[in-house]
Amino acid sequence: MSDFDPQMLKGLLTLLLLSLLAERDDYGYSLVERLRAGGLGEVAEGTVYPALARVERSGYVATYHVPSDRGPARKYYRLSEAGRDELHARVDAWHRLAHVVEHFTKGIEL
Amino acid sequence: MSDFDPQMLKGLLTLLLLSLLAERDDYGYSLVERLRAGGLGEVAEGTVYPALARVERSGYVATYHVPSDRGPARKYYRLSEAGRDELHARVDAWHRLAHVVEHFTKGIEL
DNA sequence: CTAGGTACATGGCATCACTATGTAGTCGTG
DNA sequence: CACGACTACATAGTGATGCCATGTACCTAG
Repeated sequence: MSDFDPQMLKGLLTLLLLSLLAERDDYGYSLVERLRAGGLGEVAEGTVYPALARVERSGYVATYHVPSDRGPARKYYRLSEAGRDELHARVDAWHRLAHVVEHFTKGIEL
Repeated sequence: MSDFDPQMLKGLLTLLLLSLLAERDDYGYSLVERLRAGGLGEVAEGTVYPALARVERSGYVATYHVPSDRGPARKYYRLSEAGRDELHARVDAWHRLAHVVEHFTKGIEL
């Protein structure tokens, strides 16, 4: 249903992943499903896995493996202190950006 | 002051430019100043001019030149019908996206 | 004549989402 | 047992777009 301009999503995916991980530890495949259920269109796995690799390289998450009885082992991600800081910074940046966009777009629908 | 993650801006610049042009016809250099005054950080001219070239190629604007007594001739942009439609579509997409992000970020404890 | 503001434009770079593809474990059904 | 479907992770190549640096040119002030 709701399918967005891919360019509008840039940078936001990291914010959304960190938000989901702030709620609870989770693994990639499950995060994809949560993103889709949350109203983000057809998020591809090929988008999410590299994004998770980036946040891991940045030190925003730690990882651990848990075997599954429904398939291969799951790679869980846990938000680190640095990740929590980054999340708050990005939420703040998002709100500031949203206000700016609101400022520019208010009053156009006359 | 407010400097944003360049990635978060992706795709939004077109929306902001169309919004400004919905208010009134304007030229590139002036649009850069209006964006800066509106709270968007240090937007580079090298970002805005290619963006304007894109919206022109897409048929969202028509252009005309007006001589200036303070410098070279100004290239004015006027929103077309297609541009107005595109603007409304992008504003709508933005609101839907903002709603989704809000959904994912609400409930983040401090 | 030089400096600085005005005004437009381009080229190379980096980031990041998308598509397509590959690997592999588990389960239900024929 | 073979097969397809679902689960689960990962990478390579491509494209869109914002950023920086740079170039051109006009005008006014000192």
